[in-house]
Amino acid sequence: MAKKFKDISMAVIRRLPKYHRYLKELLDKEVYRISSKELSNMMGFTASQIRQDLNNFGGFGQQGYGYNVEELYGEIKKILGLNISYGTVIIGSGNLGQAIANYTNLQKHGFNLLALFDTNPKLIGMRIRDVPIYDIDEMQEFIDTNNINIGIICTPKEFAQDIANKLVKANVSAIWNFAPIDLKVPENIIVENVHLSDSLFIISYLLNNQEKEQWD
Amino acid sequence: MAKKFKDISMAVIRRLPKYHRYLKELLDKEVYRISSKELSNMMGFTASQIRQDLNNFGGFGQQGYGYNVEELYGEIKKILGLNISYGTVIIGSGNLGQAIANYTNLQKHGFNLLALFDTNPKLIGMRIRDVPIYDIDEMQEFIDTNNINIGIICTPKEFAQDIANKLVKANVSAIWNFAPIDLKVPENIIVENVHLSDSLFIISYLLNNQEKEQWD
DNA sequence: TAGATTGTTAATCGATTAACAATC
DNA sequence: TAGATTGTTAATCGATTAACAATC
Repeated sequence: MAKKFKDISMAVIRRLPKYHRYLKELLDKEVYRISSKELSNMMGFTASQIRQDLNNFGGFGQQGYGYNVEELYGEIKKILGLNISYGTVIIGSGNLGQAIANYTNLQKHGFNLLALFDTNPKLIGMRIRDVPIYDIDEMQEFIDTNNINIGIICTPKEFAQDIANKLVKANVSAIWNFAPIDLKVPENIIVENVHLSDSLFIISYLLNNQEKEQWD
Repeated sequence: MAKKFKDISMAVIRRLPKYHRYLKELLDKEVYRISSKELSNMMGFTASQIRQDLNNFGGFGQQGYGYNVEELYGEIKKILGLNISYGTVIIGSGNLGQAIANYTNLQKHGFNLLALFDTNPKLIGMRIRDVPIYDIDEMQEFIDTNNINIGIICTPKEFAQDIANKLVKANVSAIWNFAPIDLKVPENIIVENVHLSDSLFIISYLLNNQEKEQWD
């Protein structure tokens, strides 16, 4: 059972993966000690914000010294739940589904991809990095019997809500949604959207309206 | 020359694509009139926020009536710069690059994909939906001579900063970055990141720490 | 010990929500 | 005209930044 941190704002939570990335980088460079000021210079957050953020989860630093990079990295990993393994499936095995299946770091970070699904007979039976593509009709039983926590939706948007309903019925806890719609699911289900066209449209906006805008 | 809206906060800008999506949907359903209250119910923003957001760009509504869906949709399109065409290239033609190249809606929204690039001789010479993959050594000249506005980086992270430097030198205005690093570019260059693993880690966090968290 | 830097409280800033007068 | 709903100002809420006492 992981410790539960309540009342942490999403603003803070969304910064955590960035801390994770930069601490990893420091560790790779064999930097073992860092102050909030130095991190601030690297990451572009204020030192104050960094100390506030980290103190939501515990006092990982030491006055007069700073933070031990190795320890802090380990803590962030734990906070992010990256020390745990998650059964994962991808629904929709077209270009995007395959691209994500091929993304090696999935496995490395504990996202254990066990199957892909599709309706296309040409794809069913194939394997992507040794992970099989099954007929989508087998999805619900597969999820039931294989302890799947996360469903990744890579289907065209027309099918996304239907797939989401089936994932919920099959007792998945979280959905990583790449379809350009907002899924309707019970509120205990975690949905994280990657709305690619939304992101692209921001570029388009800034290209036209930028006059020294700042963006994150 | 598009009108420049200054001092619009990124919080507002990032909501614009969602308005665009919902208005399109209404139009498809042949709904021609909508109030901020009804939009609020659909989209999950408060009616007050919707009116505030829209009034940053002009008074598109009418007291006692609401908003004309068709007109508002058109305005949002213009604000987002979706009535304009952008020369676009993809760097890195692996699974992800190909997935994005195959994403039909790119063209539909004015993102005119003219070339992909790669270092892999097996890929160079291929075509994805009729768009050729060239040797990456030809990138800078191609961008120079073809009026390219946007570079999409789909390379492994080791090469991303180098590619970004070259894109900047070749006078691209914006970078859509899928590599899991924060690019260092001059401040007049627009960078929009899609950090997939950051997004996935949020799921992992919520799976472990969720006790009725709210997320967007 | 003196210097450095955290943890934490207080102040500020910005974004969201509420309220209501204007007006279609 | 009466009813509805916007545009906009004011109030509230939350997140970021500043400041500093605690302490390594």
